[in-house]
Amino acid sequence: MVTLEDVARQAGVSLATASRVLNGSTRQVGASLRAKVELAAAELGYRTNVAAQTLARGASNVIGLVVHDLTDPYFAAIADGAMRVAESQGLMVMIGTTHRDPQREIAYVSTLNAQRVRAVLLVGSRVTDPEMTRRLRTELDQYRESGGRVACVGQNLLGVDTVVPDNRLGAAELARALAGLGHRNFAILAGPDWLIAPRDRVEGFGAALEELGLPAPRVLHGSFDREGGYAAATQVSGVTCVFAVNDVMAVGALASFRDRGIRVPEDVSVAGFDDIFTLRDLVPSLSTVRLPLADMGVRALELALDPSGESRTEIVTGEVILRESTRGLG
Amino acid sequence: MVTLEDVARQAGVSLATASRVLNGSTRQVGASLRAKVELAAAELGYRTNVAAQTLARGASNVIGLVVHDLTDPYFAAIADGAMRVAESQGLMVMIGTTHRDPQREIAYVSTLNAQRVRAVLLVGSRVTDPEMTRRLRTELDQYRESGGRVACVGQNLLGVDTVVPDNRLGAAELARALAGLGHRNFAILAGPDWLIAPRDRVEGFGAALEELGLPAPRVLHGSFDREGGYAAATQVSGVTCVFAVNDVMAVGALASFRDRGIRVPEDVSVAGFDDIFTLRDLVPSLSTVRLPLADMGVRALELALDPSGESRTEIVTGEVILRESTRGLG
DNA sequence: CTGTTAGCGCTTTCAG
DNA sequence: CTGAAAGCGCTAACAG
Repeated sequence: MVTLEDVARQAGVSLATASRVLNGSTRQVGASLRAKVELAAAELGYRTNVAAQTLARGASNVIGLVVHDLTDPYFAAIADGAMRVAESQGLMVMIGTTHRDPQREIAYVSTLNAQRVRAVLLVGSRVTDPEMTRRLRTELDQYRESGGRVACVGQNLLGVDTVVPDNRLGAAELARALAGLGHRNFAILAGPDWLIAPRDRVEGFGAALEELGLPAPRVLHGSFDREGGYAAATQVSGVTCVFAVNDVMAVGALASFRDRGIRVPEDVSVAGFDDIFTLRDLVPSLSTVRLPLADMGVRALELALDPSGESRTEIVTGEVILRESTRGLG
Repeated sequence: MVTLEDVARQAGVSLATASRVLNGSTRQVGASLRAKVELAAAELGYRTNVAAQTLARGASNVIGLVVHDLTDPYFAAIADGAMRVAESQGLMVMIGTTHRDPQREIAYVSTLNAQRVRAVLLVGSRVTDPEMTRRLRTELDQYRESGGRVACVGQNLLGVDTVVPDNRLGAAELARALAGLGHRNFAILAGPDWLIAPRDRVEGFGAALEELGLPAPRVLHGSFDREGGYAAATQVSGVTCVFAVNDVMAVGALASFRDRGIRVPEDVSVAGFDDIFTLRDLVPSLSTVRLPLADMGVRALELALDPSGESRTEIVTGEVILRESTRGLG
C-alpha cells in the first residue's frame, strides 16, 4: 500500500507539500515541486486513503441514501436523481434498502452516522406509528447534532428538510377528473394503513368524492406493491372505476381484471399514481398522477446539502394524466 | 462529537476496554465493566467513528457496486441481489452509476480503491474497445494488489471472478424455439456493437439460424434501451419475427408496432431477453430468455467475498420462455 | 481480564 | 512557498 509519505519521499518533498498538491488544498505549491509530486504519485500508483483523510478532516465525501426498495421503479427514479447531483458534486453515495421495515431505517441512520456521511436522504413514506417516528427522530437528531445534514422525501414528520408530494391534492384532483368522466361508484385499492402516503391518497380521493356529493368509495387494502394490487382487485365488483394508490398496484389490478375476464376500460376504468416511466408502454396505457420523481431526488439532496435552512418543506404537486385505462361514461 | 475516549472516561475504564466491548473484539471483558461501558456509551450517545476504525484496522466494511443505470430494472434487480448479501454480512454498499460510460467505470474503481472498500462489483456488459478494457484492468489490478477483491457480472475479460450469462446460448435457444414455431424470416433489434452482451446475443441468434439453414436475419441497430428498440423497430418489414436483444428494447418495439398499426403477435412476433420482472404484466406478455438476475447479483458478491479463488467463471444459462408476443406459424 | 502505548495515513496549524 | 509536528479516533500488540 503506497502512502502519501512514500510519495513525498520519492518526490523529495515534505509530507505537507505532497498533501497540498495531491488533495484539494487552498494553499499553493510551486510548479516544480508540484510536478515532482504528481510524477511520484503516478509512478507509485498512489491512491488517497479516504478513511485517513476523513478522519483528519473530520468530514467525509459520502452521502447516505435510504430507500424502501430499489427494485421498485419509484425509488430507483428518485435515487437516480439524487445520485446525479451527488456525482456532480464529487460525492459518493452509500445506499441502504429497508424493505419497508421502519426499524431498518433507524438502523441505517445509525450506521450512516457512524460512517460520518455528509448527509443522509430518507426516501419513502413515513409510517403512522408514532413510536417508530420518535425513535427515528431521536437517531436523526443525534446525527444532526454532530453536524450531519438530513433531508427526506415523504412527509415532514422528522423535523428535517423535506420534499413532500402532495398526495391528498393529487388524489383529489384525480378523483375530480374521474368524476368529470362520469364515474360515480369507485373502489380504492389502498395500501397498508400504516404507511402515510397511501393513506393520504385514499383520504384525498375520498374527500374529493364527498365534496362532489358522490358515494363513498369502497376501500380495499393490500400490500403496497403489484401483488397487493392484484389481490385487492379480485374483490372489486359493482364499480365503474378503480383507483389504485400507486402504479405498481394498478398494474396488479390490470392483471387481476384480465385474469377474471374483466375488460379495462370497457368494463371498469383503472387509474394509478406516480407515473412510473417503465410502465409507460402498458396496454391499456395507465391513467395516473405524475410525480417528478427524479427531480424530487435532486431537490431533496440539494436541500440536504444547502446549509442555509432548517426543516424546510418543498411541496411537489402531481399532474393528473388521463390515458386509455379510464374512459368516459356517457 | 463523543469519542471512545469519552465513553472510557465516563465508564472509568481504559480506552482498550471500551473498544473491546463496543466493537467486535475477540477478547473478553468482565461483565461488570462491560455493563458500565455499555451504559456510558448509551448515555453519551456514542457512535463509532468508522473512518477511524477503518484506518486503524486497515479494512473497511463497505463494498462498491458499479452499475450502468439504476433505473434500468435489469441493474436494479442485480443490485438488489448483491445488496441482500451485503446486508446479511453487515456490509454497507457504495454505489456508482456509469450511464454506460466506460471511463466513468474506471473512475469509480479508482474512487472505490481510495475508499479502500472490501470488494468491488462491476455489473454490466464489457465493451469491445480493448484500450478501455486495458485501462480498467490496470486500475483493477492495482486495487487488487492492495488486497481488494473484485467480481464482475458480464464477461470474463478482466481477469476477475465473473458471473457470465450465456448470452450466445440463450439467444441461440431462443432462435431455435422461434424457428420451431415456424418462423423463417427474422429481424434483430440489436444494441450498439461496442457492447459485448448485445453483440453476443446477435451472434448467438444468427449462428443458430444458420445452423438451421435459415436465412440470415436482418440486423437493425439502436441504443440498448426502450428508445433504441422503438427506433430500430420502425425499420422492420418483411419478417414474421423480431428478436430484441433485451426486454426494454422489446417494449420499445411493441410500442413502435402499435403506433404503426402492426399487431403483435398476429402480424409479427416479438421476443426479448432478460425477463424483467416489472414487465411481466405487459400485454401481450413478452416471450424472452429468463436470467436469474437477483441471483446473479448474489453469486457475484459471494464470489468477490470468497477469498478461495481467482478469476473463476460462473456461467448462468437463460431459460427460453414463450409467451403471448410470439405465435406459431403452422 | 485490563491497561499502556504505539501507530494507521492524512491534514493543518505554526514556524521559517 | 515549504517543512515540522501535533493530532483526528480507534485498534492491537504487549505487559501486567
